[in-house]
Amino acid sequence: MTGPNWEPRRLTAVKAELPEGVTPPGTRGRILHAALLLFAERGFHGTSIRDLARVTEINSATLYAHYAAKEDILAELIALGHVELYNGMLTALSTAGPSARDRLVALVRAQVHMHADYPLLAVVANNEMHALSPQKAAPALSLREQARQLLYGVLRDGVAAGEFAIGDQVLAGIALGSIGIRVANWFGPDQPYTRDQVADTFAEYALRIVCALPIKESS
Amino acid sequence: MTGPNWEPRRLTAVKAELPEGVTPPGTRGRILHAALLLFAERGFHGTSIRDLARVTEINSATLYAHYAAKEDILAELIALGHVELYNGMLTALSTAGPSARDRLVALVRAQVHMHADYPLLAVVANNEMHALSPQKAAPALSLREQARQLLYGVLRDGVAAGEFAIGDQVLAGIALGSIGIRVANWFGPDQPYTRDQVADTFAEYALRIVCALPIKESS
Amino acid sequence: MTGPNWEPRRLTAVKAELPEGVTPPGTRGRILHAALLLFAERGFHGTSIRDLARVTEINSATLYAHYAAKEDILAELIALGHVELYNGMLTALSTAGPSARDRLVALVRAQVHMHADYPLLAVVANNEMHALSPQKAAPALSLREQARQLLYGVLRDGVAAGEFAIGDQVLAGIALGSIGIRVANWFGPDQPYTRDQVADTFAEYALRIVCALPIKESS
Amino acid sequence: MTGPNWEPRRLTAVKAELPEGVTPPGTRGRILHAALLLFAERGFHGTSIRDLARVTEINSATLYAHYAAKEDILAELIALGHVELYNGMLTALSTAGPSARDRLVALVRAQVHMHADYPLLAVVANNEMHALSPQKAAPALSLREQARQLLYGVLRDGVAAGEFAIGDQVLAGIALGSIGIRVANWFGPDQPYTRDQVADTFAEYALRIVCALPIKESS
DNA sequence: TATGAATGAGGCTTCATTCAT
DNA sequence: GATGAATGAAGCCTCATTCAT
Repeated sequence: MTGPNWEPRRLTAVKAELPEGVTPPGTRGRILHAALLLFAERGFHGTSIRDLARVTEINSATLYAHYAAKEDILAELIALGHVELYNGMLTALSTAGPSARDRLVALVRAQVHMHADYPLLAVVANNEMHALSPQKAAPALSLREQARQLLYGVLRDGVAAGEFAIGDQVLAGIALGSIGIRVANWFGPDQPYTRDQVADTFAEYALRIVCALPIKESS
Repeated sequence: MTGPNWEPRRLTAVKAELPEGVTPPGTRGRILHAALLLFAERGFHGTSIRDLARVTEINSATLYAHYAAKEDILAELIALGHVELYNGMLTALSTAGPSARDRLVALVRAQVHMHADYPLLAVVANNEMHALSPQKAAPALSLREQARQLLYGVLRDGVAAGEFAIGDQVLAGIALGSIGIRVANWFGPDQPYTRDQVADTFAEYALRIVCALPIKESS
Repeated sequence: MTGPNWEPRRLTAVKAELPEGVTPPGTRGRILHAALLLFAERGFHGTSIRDLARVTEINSATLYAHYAAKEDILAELIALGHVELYNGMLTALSTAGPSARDRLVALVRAQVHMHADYPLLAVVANNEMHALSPQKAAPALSLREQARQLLYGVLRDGVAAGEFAIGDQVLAGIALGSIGIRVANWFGPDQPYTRDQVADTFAEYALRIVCALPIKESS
Repeated sequence: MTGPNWEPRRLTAVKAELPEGVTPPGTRGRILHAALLLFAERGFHGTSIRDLARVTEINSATLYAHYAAKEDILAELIALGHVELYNGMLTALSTAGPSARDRLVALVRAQVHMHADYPLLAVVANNEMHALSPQKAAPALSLREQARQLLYGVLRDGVAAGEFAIGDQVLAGIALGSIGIRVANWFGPDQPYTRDQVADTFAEYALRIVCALPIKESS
């Protein structure tokens, strides 16, 4: 895996690869950053410890002064990604209006924002989970489930309150999640949209999917 | 990569892994089948030539009597997947009514069917492209682009004919594609839906996204 | 060993690679011919059974209908080369004058001719002997020793007859042999000499080395 | 290539295999030493990386901490051999008398000495060049050409000065070189000659070949 | 004769990891 | 912290050879 990779999974040119405040200081942070780039581009098994060391500009043995194993770097990234998404959703809900409609919009926008702001992190978190042992994957899987419950809670409330008209809440939730999760695979600075334009548009689609009546000032 | 994989990417229990009529006869077909299972579960770089040989129940050297390189097995799978999707979309269009609405429904249903019927193939085709050299990836990328054009052609026609009301056709197309592509990641025999129920529901969502007026008896 | 070899040991463009009448008929002969080219260029261990098959334009398994093992092809070539040299020397002696001087000239010329006419064969016979098992090498080694004795016999006679003035017959024999054996490494159609010009010149050198008085009509 | 080799190319029992001062320290030097022995005996393609590791008494992976590829070990040996020969010739010339005769003797003696002192190195440098890529072979080929020019310069001068009487300088140079280069193939501690006896004798032959008048007390 | 498929052994090289310095 | 050297295992692939057809 020394050579260049062929078809980039993700545009490497994204401004901020990791959320603010979560990057470890010093060498450990640079390792994590290199792993983010490489795991997103080539996958965990397509990236060697020496690839990581080369990008980080350290000796490969030095990696082990910061991480016990290659797997632990991936685990940290995947945890980071899931935390970021879940926290973003929580924050969005906390400032959203009380209606199911407002909360749904907040959740969709939060998901879009996370995937548009940290696409590499999202790609790694979504595609490389299978390379983690069950123990190392557990925290992320738990957050993933909690995030899912946030969405389904809103759907349930919206249906109960008569705000939404959907036959199958499970399929609706899947469709909504699918739209958001794929943002990481296509959005980038080369696109003629801002993150908010995408978020607004996809929130609108979400409302249509759940048949929320476009009362007045929908985005 | 001898041990079991941790977090399954895909439920292995799917009935028909490869489309009818495309599996090569004999050992070559068995190799392709093993590769489909393993690449879907562990990824290309997470699957060794010996893993493939073990599952195929042949000597690893025998692989090279049928494929020139490990990469070629992946290339064949990815080509197969893209052909299947594109042909499915073409067939669907050929039997659909002339309205943009009917054609959109046909395309969405075709995409759902392909991803529901051959989830392993879809996962490999979507997630492992980066492991192919540009040359080997080219045919599939070409088909992918052609399939995209089918969808955008329908969207364009629908907007022009006043059947659809969407502000941004590109974002609409992405959203529609996202819903369909993710089917491969969650649908399976363990789900309480038939493929047609999913196809119908997602076609309905598609119509809502493009604001097609629910004229009469839409699904 | 599929790729091209780098620095050709020998110009491949030599007219007749194998002595007349010794090439086996049919496929066996074509295999032998291919082995001659490839063993000379890349060495025995640098040439694979499939390289041989490719050049011969047969399936590699077909080789075993003609030779029991790769080593046997080499053994045949090496035997051929040694027979050719030894026979050439015998024939030369049989038509040479009775003097040691004449016989020395005949031997040197014969050695030059063989190495100039069949350089590939000579290179293989000289450089690849180490790849043969002792049993398979024995016939050639025996001929080599007999050829050596022909030369040393002439040297001995010349010294005894007062025709030659050399301190150490062994070193003189080695020097004479060295000049001849290296012909295979440099002579070719690209050289501005005929085989006879080289033979004449080197025969002259030989006479000088053994201090044969240039009586009258030396070349 | 695990078993013993059949017909030894070279007697392994030579005292000093590599010139003083050029062996790298530590493991790298031991690898180089092992490669010298094995490449001389079995050839580059007849020696496996595991053979090298076994003789060096290291793990085969450790080789790659010291050399990037098997080919690089050969390249270093071949470079070393050509440097040694060329330097020996330069040194010999620098201490030789000004006459062409003295300089020719110096060159021949230097060539004999190098091939007698480091026969393994000479065998590798002469016989295994074909296994190097053009790039890796270039430095040695350049030195080889420079060494050739040293000899032809002396021949030219000797002819111009009337010291030598040779019809064709090219053939004379080839003959002289042939005698020296073959020393590596037969000289060894089992021979009843010292290196200087061989050098003196072959220098004498050289003078005869170029028809240098044996003025006074030539060796 | 000829071949496609098969195989056990081994080719060169890289893997993730450890350890003495 | 950092590193060069070391290692056992494994990476992909080719080896010479066999065999049923």
